Amino acid sequence: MNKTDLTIKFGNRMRELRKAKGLSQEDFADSCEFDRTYISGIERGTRNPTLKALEILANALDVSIESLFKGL
Amino acid sequence: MNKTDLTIKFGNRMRELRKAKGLSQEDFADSCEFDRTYISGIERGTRNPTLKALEILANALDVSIESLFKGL
DNA sequence: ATGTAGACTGCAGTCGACT
DNA sequence: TAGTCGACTGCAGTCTACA
Repeated sequence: MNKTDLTIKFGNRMRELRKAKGLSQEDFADSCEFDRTYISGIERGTRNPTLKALEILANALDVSIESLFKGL
Repeated sequence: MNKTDLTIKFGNRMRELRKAKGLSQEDFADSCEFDRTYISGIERGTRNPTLKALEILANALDVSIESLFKGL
């Protein structure tokens, strides 16, 4: 828990980008080598990923870290 | 420890931005309400800050999170 | 396919002290 | 002023299981 404005916006952005790639949370989690429940938590804004995690997520989404934050 | 390419580049970027504001690590740490030794670790690439921490750091540097990652 | 809960290990972030 | 160390608490990230 302990959502913030940022974690929620970031989660929404992640979800958009994942769906744009046509992936389920499970498939996306596999491609990141993250746990599925962790991806779920990030998208719902209940998790607070680290810099290294952001890098992995951005890579799996084929975007730069910078563009992960565009419009946030 | 356990530096990565990203944590080092990010640390260098942070240091540039801090110096551009003419702040010591200590003054900057105070303005973020982070510990001075933590800022030191981030700048040297030995720390792995979270999304919420990045937001606080970006705010204290008067830049967007997005621009924190420009050119990384 | 997704959300959530509970339990676990390692590390994020704090603090005091010394160089 | 900045780096580093050691010790601490809380949470990042994993995993199993159920709705």
